Amino acid sequence: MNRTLLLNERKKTLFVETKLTANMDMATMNKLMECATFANCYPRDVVFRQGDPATHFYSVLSGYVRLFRQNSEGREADIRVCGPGDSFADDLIFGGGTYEYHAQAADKAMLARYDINRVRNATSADDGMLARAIAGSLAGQLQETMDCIANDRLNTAVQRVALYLLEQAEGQGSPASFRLSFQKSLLAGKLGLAPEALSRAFATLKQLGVHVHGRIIEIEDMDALRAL
Amino acid sequence: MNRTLLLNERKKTLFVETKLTANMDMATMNKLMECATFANCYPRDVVFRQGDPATHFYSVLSGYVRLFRQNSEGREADIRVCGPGDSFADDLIFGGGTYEYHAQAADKAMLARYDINRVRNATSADDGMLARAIAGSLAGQLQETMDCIANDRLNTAVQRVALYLLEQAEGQGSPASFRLSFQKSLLAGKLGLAPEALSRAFATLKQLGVHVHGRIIEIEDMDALRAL
DNA sequence: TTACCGAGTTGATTGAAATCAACCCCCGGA
DNA sequence: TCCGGGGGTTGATTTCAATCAACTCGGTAA
Repeated sequence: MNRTLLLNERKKTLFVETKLTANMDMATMNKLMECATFANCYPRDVVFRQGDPATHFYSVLSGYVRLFRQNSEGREADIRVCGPGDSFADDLIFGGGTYEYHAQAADKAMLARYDINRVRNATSADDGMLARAIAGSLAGQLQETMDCIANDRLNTAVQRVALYLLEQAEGQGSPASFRLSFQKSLLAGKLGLAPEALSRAFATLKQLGVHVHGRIIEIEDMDALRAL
Repeated sequence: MNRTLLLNERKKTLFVETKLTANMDMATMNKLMECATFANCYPRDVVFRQGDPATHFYSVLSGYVRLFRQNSEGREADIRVCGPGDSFADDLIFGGGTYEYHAQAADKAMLARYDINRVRNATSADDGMLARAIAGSLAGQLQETMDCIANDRLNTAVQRVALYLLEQAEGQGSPASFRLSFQKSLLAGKLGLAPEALSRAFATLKQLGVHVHGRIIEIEDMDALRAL
């Protein structure tokens, strides 16, 4: 993992487009930027490990990061996949302590890396804008995470996959087509499935007019998926 | 659901002991209290319905509230069980919109009921303490919710039940004993299980020295549970 | 006392997804 | 050209928990 302070235009743009900074004024954004460095990750790079003392939180500028927990026998379960604009470990800005999960780059990724202590201090000194931005980000993550629980508990594998495809094809009419933004094995983890189960779900969906060629997905009839 | 503005000593004490208000100074707490009314609920009372426009969020002062989502066929999945000190729907203070799940009293319960708009305005006017308190509360909920996903995906029914019992017996040596704080059917939902599955998990744990009499639990050997 | 009701348990069966294992396909390097 | 490996698929089997149905138990109202 290669760190740098250099702040070029591309980085600045991506930084501004982050969910955390989306509704921030310039002054607040500058305060936050002063707590940040940047990191480039290569696929499978470890960002931090479950149990490490929590020193930084992150925003994804490009690429994908996988958050997962490991049990005592080494089995892994994905908790979240973070893409461009997402932040993670920001739930530790207040509580602190240690990371409760592993974070691993799932692709070539660029990250903004914030010093937790400095951000916490900045938040105390600030007029509230920074704290509101953090609260807003956490609220969004909480909603997504609760959705995930409900989805896991309420829907079968095929239904979860169909729902994911519908979300990805958001705004397109039938027929729709798009490219998966990451590997199928990662998607399986995100949906709480073994890779084989994802593969079988795609096989089932083929009968409903979903065609998969590598990462390219074609959906003949969106309503057929919605009906699941 | 019976609402009142009357603020007696007991209510005030419970209000102060809420996770949301735990680290607040008096001035901030008063600001927040001005946005609050109180509600008494009887078992099965509906606090709000999935899809309703979001006007209030809540803190549980006493009793329990069940948050759950319903799919189109009417099947239900519990997302969270909130007990004394917990708050819910506070993820809507910023985003707003509509409630994404049902909230139902699972017991006789007393709730503090906050006007979302007024709290949001108070948060903007404030020096940041209020926003930090909200962010802290959301961070805690996010951690719990991520724990729940990892737990669901990583552990079997018996393991989840054992883990819950260990958490409840926190701090006790072997043998430990305590009373479940709510009905078994609600516990089953919280753990993502059908009531029958919880019952069977208890039957399995009996062999490891867990004795269940109604809501009373006795654990002969805590380490035997930890070893699962 | 009896009848009943809700909560929980137990048994039988089904169903969904994990696991284990073999295989395929594509690509890149020697 | 061949070899090797990563990612993905397919098949066979097992495991876990949901579902459906019957039954128990304890409390309460008639």
